[in-house]
Amino acid sequence: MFKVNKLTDYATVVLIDIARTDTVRSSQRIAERTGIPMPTVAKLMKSLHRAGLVASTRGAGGGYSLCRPAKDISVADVIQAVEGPIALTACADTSDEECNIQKLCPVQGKWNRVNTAVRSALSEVTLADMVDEVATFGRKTFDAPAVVTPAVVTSAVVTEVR
Amino acid sequence: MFKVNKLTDYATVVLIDIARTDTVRSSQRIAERTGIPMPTVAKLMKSLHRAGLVASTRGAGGGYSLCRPAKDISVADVIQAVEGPIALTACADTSDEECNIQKLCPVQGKWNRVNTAVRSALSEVTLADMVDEVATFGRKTFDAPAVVTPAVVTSAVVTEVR
DNA sequence: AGTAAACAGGACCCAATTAGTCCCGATTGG
DNA sequence: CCAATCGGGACTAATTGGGTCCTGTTTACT
Repeated sequence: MFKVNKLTDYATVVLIDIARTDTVRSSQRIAERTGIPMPTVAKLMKSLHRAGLVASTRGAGGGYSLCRPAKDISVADVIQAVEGPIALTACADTSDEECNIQKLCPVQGKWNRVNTAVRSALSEVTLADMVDEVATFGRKTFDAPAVVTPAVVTSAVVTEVR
Repeated sequence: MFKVNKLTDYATVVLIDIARTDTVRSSQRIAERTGIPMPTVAKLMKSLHRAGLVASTRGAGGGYSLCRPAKDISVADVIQAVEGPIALTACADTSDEECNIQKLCPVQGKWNRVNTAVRSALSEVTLADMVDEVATFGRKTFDAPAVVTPAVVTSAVVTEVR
């Protein structure tokens, strides 16, 4: 199966949730809202922060917020933040790995075209697009916070009820 | 790192090699030509056969050959043959996995757009394109068969010397 | 027929990657 | 000062993927 990390999936969930109500919120809060385990959220947010997608405020009352408007954050950005450079094979141009037989590898360079195509495809969809879809998806309200076990969560944002 | 399997990389190498001289060849022979370990080649070819990318002939003198012209085999085909359906997240439409919270997952369906974009990007490059590039790459000849350890091979086709 | 070459399918193991947890130090607001 | 919160990184557990092997079937050739 050709797929993104589970963490990347989580990342979109978190970011979309933040984008919907643009306020500062703590990892703790994010964990509660999304159902993703708190330590995992913390780890995730560090990656997103290092990649410059979210801004962080330390200390009591601190937390995270989007660094740029949602329309300026693409799926490619998110993937790169969590998984590193998008390079379909080890010997592609943006890869930091090194192909040991580069001099004699006839396929070398050919994947770059594919990489570029994929990268641009992933750059075309932004968080804003996803937020839009979410907004029109038909919001649901729950009596109790919908608690889902981590293993089960794939892309869940628990709609705010408080 | 967002990347394809090593097996998928191998697959392109093998298929490109077959495409270059369109004749039937055994797993054994393919292994020799590419430097990929024989058992791995065997496994790989089974996948490619099951996916309908190569035709197989059993018995002595048997082997594999392309099922369709190289220009009709895309990178997407190869990836799908080796890794299964291209579905970036578990809950995407072509996925056989099931998203347990589909009813309340607001992101659901949104990745499909991304999936489609990626899929079409991957469909645009065919084996024929890659073969062309290989042909003009500047063929090299070696005195001895270039033996590369499996761990090192990323995308190698050993140019025929016999 | 008999034998050897080759594919088909699947079980299995080991290594590599990824997911997830935890700890400790730094920062900041009350 | 204390509590809340981020930052970095070490560590463990779980999952996946790469690779091997075995057993059966098909086919060519003698």
